[in-house]
Amino acid sequence: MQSLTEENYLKAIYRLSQKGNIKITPTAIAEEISVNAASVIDMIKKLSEKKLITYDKIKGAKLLDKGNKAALSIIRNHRLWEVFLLEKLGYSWDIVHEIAEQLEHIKHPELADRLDKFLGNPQYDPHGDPIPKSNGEMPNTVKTLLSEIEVGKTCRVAAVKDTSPVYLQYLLQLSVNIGTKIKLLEKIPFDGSMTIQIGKDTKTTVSKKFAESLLVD
Amino acid sequence: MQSLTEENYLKAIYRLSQKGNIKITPTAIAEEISVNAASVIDMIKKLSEKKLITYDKIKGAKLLDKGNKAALSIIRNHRLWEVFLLEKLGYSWDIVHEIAEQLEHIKHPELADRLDKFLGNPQYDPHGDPIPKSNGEMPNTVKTLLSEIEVGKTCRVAAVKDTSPVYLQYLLQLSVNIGTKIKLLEKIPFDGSMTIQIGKDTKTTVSKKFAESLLVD
DNA sequence: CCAATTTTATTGATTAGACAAATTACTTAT
DNA sequence: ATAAGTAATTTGTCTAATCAATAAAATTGG
Repeated sequence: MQSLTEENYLKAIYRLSQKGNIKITPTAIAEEISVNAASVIDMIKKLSEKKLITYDKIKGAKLLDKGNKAALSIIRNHRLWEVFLLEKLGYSWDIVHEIAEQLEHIKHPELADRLDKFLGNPQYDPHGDPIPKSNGEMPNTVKTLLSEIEVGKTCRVAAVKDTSPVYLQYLLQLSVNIGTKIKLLEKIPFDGSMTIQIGKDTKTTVSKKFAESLLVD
Repeated sequence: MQSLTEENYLKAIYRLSQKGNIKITPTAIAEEISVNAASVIDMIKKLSEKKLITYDKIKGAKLLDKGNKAALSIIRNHRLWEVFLLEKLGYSWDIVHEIAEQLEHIKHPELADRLDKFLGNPQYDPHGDPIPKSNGEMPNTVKTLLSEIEVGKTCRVAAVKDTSPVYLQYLLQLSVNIGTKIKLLEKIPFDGSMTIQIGKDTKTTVSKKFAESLLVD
């Protein structure tokens, strides 16, 4: 069993490796969870002793099987609770994350599975991220950045890459949700901004930065 | 804002005063939460400084307004989550308590109210205890011990006084739930045991101890 | 009312987690 | 290849929460 703090470190390492980081350094972890680098070194030692991760200066930190399972289980909890908060309690998707940060650490053998069943075995969380299965399997899907879509094509919003409150608020304002259809009308070569059609009628122009933060399929 | 540990001390003081303890001593608290008396003295100092409680050797510990509100809020959370776990996730009532012990500390301004609404504003938790309102009001009801009921009368199970897993398991076995109708058929003067009718057909004999652990109305 | 016991309170040590400052080890650009 | 800069460690300190051992105070039984 891990402490809440240990769990957060494992999650951070998992997230960094998901982001494509080839080498996971103490400073990267420190930045990820807003903590002093010295604390990270301490925790790396502890997690290594517990055989949850390996660490060496050259290869960085890597989750071992036990650590990986723990991280996946926390992420499963997190995403299931997010679905619960959004669908059952009516929270908006820019808020669910912070509450799920707390709920994800609640421990009981059957809890995640019962919650999963209660929610109707959802595949994705409100941000479009896949929910790991109880065996640790991760449903992975091919997603493209909105910025990569060809002019004239229509796509479906699958996930958000940037989950910062400001971005989510902006999406909310534009009525863009997971599942919303978007048609790319025009792409301006000068700055990469584009005119899109959201749903049936709304037309807007969005920046390159916007388009690079939205995953579609 | 209080730490998880502080919250547990406040809750313990609240519970002890509910149990009818006139003077709440450090040792009583220590026993309640299975902790060393020295730790309690330290925490009492801390909570006093924070104006959450008062303490003096003669009068013992008392919750101040702020501390009382905090305790009630935690108990509200606890009982709402218990309802959720039982009704929505299908947990049995001898298990909900331990999970709710963790969930009760989740903090977010609207969470309790949203949960309350989602559950249909329940008045009582699965053990029959009243759920405090968001303003701190506590719906109190007149309840009698099953052992006080007159022979021939029918009553309704309102709450359990003893919430130990063994007792709850026993109740489960007898199909006794909150709301179950019980008719007192016979009372044996010798040892206080009694024959009761549970629901429509089941007849059983239960001990005095059993009857003194069940609240009815 | 005094001795024995129980409570209360103090003190010192411990553990988990964190940070700041100093040191050592790498990189990188010149 | 060396100086300058960045990253990794070490060391010492801090806070929250705990316990064991002890001392002081209060209760209780005879």
